[in-house]
Amino acid sequence: MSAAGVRARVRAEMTEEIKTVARRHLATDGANLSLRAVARDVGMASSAVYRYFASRDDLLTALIIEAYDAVGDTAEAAADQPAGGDADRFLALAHAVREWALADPHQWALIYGSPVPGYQAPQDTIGPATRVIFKIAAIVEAAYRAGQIAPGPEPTGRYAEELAAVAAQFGPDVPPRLIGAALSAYFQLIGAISAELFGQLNNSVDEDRRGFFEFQMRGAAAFIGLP
Amino acid sequence: MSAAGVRARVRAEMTEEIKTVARRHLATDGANLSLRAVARDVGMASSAVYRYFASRDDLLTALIIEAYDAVGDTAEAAADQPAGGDADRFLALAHAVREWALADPHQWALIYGSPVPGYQAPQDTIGPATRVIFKIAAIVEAAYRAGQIAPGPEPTGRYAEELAAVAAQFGPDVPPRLIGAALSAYFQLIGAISAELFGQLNNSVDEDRRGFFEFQMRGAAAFIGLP
DNA sequence: GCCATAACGAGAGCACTGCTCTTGCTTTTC
DNA sequence: GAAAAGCAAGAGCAGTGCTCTCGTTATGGC
Repeated sequence: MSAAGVRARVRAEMTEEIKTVARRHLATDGANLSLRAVARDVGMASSAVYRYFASRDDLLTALIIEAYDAVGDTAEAAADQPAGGDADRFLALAHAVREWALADPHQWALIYGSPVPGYQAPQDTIGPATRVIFKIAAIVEAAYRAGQIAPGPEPTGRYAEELAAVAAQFGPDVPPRLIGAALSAYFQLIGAISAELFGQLNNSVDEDRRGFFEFQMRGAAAFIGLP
Repeated sequence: MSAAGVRARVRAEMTEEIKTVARRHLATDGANLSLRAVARDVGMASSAVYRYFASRDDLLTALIIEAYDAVGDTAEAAADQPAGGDADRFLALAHAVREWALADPHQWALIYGSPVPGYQAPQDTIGPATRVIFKIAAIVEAAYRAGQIAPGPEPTGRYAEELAAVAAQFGPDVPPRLIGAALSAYFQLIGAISAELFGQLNNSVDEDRRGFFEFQMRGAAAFIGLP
């Protein structure tokens, strides 16, 4: 009918509805959601879903990309908020990511937990996956350019060269040490949240987990040298 | 027949064989191993396995406990090796744990990855689960008793009180700050290994991951204040 | 406007899963 | 030696991912 085509529009809507229902199932069943159950909720035969997603893994991949983008949005928005210093920007980012994870633990587990067995992340995911670390690196780089970070000893060894290659993406003279520190802070962020979500904190810090998280993230910021 | 009973001995052997085969399947299929496939490999009907493990989750729980004990053994052995300083003991522990994880990623994912959906960790697991962090805390405490750790500002807030309660388990006057730092270092250890294993390091540090891991763990040791 | 083509939804079916129940058999216990 | 308890096997149930076939419906070239 129309230029866009009725079928194309219906297809897009259908795809979106399947993903929405799947996301709802993800929140209750985790990564082992049932494609058949999703199909039942959508109101179509399970075989019809395969017109939209080639396999259950393909459906999960779509959800993974959306999750990466959601956490990326969250992180970038929080970091762009006006804040006192660069350390505060990092802390705001960290708290925002943590709260996003607490609001939907299964979605967090989907992207930062153990990979689904037999699942191989396709190329499409690597772009959105890097948004949080890139934002952290951007904060660090900005602080460095502003002369806020004191110089320190540069690492040596082969990994330092690899860090230098990554650092080159940010500019001609970014010290590899800072990229290493940013990467380390990123992993501390993920590790701290995962530890809390996956129950590693039980029976030690149960009440003020937010406070302990901030304690850890302040350590990470100090490691980078953020003011 | 014998005092122990033939049946009891056969039962113990059978239980062990099922676990051994299951561990082998774990290495290839991950946490979604099939109880039926395990039964086939052992050479018995799937229903017979239920005489030994009440459910598939029960089997996994047994494997989880063994995995916690294995990594606990590894960590303790490495830390008890004679070393230059306390930082070296921590680094030895960290490298040993990392190598254990690299040797059997699925076993690592089983205990430090996202929890299997619907699976609730029973009480039996919390004992073995704490061995690594307790060993780290012991290293920190020993260094503190020996006067090797410089005093620093103590944290405030509710989480500090919770840390103090944990610190009391180690002695009357262990600063909560050190317990917090030890806990943070433990999560950095887990986070760094998980990040490497779950593919977060791809396309940034690919060659000298051991070197970058050491860089991170030196940061953690410095955060504690280990000499 | 017609019509071949492609997309689509539904149903049946395959091989698999965790788990239960029943049915015989063997070991232990009294 | 008999009763009781432990054990292995098979059938069966409800569920899974995925494939194939078969009518139906929208699309694009003529």
